[in-house]
Amino acid sequence: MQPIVERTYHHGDLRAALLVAARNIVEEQGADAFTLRAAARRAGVSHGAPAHHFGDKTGLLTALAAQVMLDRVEQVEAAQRAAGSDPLDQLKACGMAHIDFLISHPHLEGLCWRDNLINRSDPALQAVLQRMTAGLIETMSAVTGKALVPDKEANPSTLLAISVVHGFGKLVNEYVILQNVPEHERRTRALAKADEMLDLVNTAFGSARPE
Amino acid sequence: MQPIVERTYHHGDLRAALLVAARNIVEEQGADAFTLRAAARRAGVSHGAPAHHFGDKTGLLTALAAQVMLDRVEQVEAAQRAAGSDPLDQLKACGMAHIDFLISHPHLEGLCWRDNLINRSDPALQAVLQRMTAGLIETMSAVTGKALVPDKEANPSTLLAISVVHGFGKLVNEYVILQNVPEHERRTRALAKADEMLDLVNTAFGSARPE
DNA sequence: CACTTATCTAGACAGCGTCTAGTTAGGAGC
DNA sequence: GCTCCTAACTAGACGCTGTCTAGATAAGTG
Repeated sequence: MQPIVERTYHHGDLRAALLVAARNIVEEQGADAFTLRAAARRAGVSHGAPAHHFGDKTGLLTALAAQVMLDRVEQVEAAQRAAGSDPLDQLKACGMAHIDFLISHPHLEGLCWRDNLINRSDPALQAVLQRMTAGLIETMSAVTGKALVPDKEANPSTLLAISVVHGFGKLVNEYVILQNVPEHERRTRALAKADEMLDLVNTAFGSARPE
Repeated sequence: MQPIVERTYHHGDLRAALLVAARNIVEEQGADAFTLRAAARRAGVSHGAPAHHFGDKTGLLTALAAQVMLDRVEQVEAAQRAAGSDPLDQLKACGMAHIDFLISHPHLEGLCWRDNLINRSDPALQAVLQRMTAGLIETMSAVTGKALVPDKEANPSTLLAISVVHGFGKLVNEYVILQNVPEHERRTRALAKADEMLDLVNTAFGSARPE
């Protein structure tokens, strides 16, 4: 954990270094195990240094959460582009991409909903969330054949879609399901289960489809 | 927060008093805000007293989590008994009861899946979880018309059912949905949304039903 | 070169969980 | 009623935490 290169009094890019340190700590040990002082130690600076760049612990973790959510939305959008033109195929591709991200980064994902650790009303975070919501509404509009509006209350189909994805991710990450599966097999097994499950969900959407 | 009655050196029922204190703190301020010392203060004892009854912080919160899960499973079972004989009706009643409990006690529910705060392998906790699983398997067997086995890997229908319920509860409790609804209306609005959503899920199960 | 300003250090503080030594009192055996 | 054992509880200490300060350092600007 010692800094590799000799450090001058001024670090040079401490902000980025602290974000990397924080990401590693959270990824390895979970959001609860994260401490500002440990992050500072990893970056090779004193325990008070992070305050200048992030204000406080919440500030640093909020910046990390925004990074994570951006990674997530980009992966999901890429998966959707790679899917065919059929709305149900696209919806499933999105769902699988979300689930893959969630179970591949359990601790980072967990951080993003912890009101005690991050500032959910942070502009950068809000922007990413809105981008994710907009994409979902667009996809669901194609699936249901209705022009859904983001502002209006979510319709049952949309709620079902996000509940299934969010819930399945949590169940895997909280070890409610697949507890006894060896760690190196868990992702594959979980994705296989998710695949079956999302097909079942699509039957509910498909039967209600316009055409 | 001062003890109401004069206290003798020996409390008399400190174990129960600490569990009540812990429940109140977690319910009001969330699991992260809980401290052993605050619980001890509420019970009117010194900060070291809880150790004698629960060992450490994890021990106390684990005992609380077991209480909470027991409350939950009893409420769900009662709702299922009150439902009719139709398997799909029973399944929906279970789902609604779970969701009602989750959104009515957001912080207590959150505690039950926090590996850093509780000991998930605690026997009392395991027993309640197994009771919940057994009930679910039984209900789903009636719905799908197949004799499902608890030990075997969960089938898509069961995974869908628990993912939807678990996920919807988290989305409400994490304020991902219904953010702007006044607090006193949230439960009613959430239950209305859940009702629609579970009907949609039941169409997926219903179309795959044997008869 | 002088001066401003961003960056970082180091020490302090209260609160935390846990440990340990010591104090109190309830209850069993006589 | 007395003794003794032991469960229950107190009080102080330790290292850790996040945050707050005052001060040291160096980079940049005119």
